[in-house]
Amino acid sequence: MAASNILEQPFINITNIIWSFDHTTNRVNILLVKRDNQPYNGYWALPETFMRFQESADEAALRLVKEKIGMALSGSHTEQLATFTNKLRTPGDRTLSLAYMTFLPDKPQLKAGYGASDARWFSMGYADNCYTFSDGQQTFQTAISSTETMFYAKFAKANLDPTKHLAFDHEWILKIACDRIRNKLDYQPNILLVLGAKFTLKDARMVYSPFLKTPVNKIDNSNFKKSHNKLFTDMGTTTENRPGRPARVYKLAAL
Amino acid sequence: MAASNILEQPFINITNIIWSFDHTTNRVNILLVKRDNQPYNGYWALPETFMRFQESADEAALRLVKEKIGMALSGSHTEQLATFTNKLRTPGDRTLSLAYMTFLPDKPQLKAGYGASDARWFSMGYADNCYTFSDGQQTFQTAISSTETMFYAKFAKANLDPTKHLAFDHEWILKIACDRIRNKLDYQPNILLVLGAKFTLKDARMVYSPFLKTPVNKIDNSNFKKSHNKLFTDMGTTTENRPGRPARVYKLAAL
DNA sequence: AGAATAAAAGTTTTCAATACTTTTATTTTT
DNA sequence: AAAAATAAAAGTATTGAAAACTTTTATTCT
Repeated sequence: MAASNILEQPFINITNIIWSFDHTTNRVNILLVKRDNQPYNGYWALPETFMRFQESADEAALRLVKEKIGMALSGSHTEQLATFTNKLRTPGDRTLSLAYMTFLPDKPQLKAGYGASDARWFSMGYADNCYTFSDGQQTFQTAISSTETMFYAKFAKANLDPTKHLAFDHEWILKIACDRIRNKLDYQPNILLVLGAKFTLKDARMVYSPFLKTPVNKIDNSNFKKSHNKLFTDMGTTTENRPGRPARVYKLAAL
Repeated sequence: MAASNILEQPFINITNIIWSFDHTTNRVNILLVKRDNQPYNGYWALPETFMRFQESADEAALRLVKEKIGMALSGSHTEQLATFTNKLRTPGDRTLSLAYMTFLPDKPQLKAGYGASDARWFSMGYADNCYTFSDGQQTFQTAISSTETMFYAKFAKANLDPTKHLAFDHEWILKIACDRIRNKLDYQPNILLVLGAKFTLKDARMVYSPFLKTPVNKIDNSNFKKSHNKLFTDMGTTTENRPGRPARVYKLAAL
């Protein structure tokens, strides 16, 4: 732990994928920021920050959320995704990214940015090979390569168009994030925290839909209920003032 | 990315959980080293190293293997586990651990240590609450706390006995590792790489046994075969010179 | 040759996932 | 106010995989 080791170490930053849900469009969203410094100046990217000595990585991830959204956020949940260390991931100095995911309830308004010229919510969709994220003007997508080696080999050679591609290896990070969420849908669907404290089965199916690459009405409500009754707790209330039979209201069961 | 940021960053090290299999005892093993520097001097620990600027984290993890085992290792496989960043995890300076797992075929002989006074294989067992690792003299176990917060709260207060506890938060890291392996047993059992290129169903069940906390003969061979026939490929050969009906030989199916 | 051993192979039972149908509770329209 | 439309709950039937258990086969040991 001698001081001479310090300079030999790579830089560390925290990347946070911030998820939310728009109740008017019924769409899952992520937050992207437009970079206004080098490298990848002018590119859209996942929010990032350098880690400070006194804070834990989780705290740094939450700091990113506060900078973009402002105010204390009750009901949000942050979890680790993975650490990205590939040598090809940054053009200059080596930088590791500790990636986190935060699930925000509902879809908070965004504040004026810090270190970014713009910040917007991008709503999630899906294609055959990947997931898509669009703000109405531009659409970005997750990496298509299936292995890390394949992704970085292509990535290192490419000269990316900033209107079509995210900065750094963020398309890869986003792919890993979506895959992780999809894998946990059956046993620990933390992504549902974007719905807030309570939700209906329809709400939950709206969130599942893009991850499963299936339209909501193809996800059978009855079967969905049966296969999730250990994970969801019936709150005893129902929705009101909506066409059709009132829907029961659920919350995530405590682990 | 100014130089002033460097000193504000925590230290990074690589921790590697190195798994192997002893074909004479039919037991899964991990490598532990006895530390001979501060902090935790004299404690048994998972192999660790500082990360060098030029290498990727995976390469650093492999360097640890080479230092302990020597020689090039064909058929070994390294994968990322998680990054440990809790503020309470190191007593002095903040140090992050990027944890990896390496699955070595069979059980290589150990070389004289680098930066450790001893290095030994510890064979895996299980108890009600945890997994155990013993070299015949001492037995260590994985953390019993079920959440990170609970673990570090206890850990920060405790004054650990070096004959009963591992250095740092390594009991927690080891718990996360065992849980991860158990969860992947049904769809990506990379842990079977400790058996080498080919194995029988009995071999595979011997590896599964401690993770499932079930004696081998309670894991039904017939059912085991059926539920793994997509994951295993029959190599067409059988074992020889052993009592009983010859066993078919399998390999891991390519993902 | 016969016993012991160990694994493959087969059979039955159970349970959960999936597909599909009916009923119920509300709003909207006439 | 009755009828239609809507949307969700609730129920039923089918399928398939996991688990429990039994039988058969191939080898070594005595």
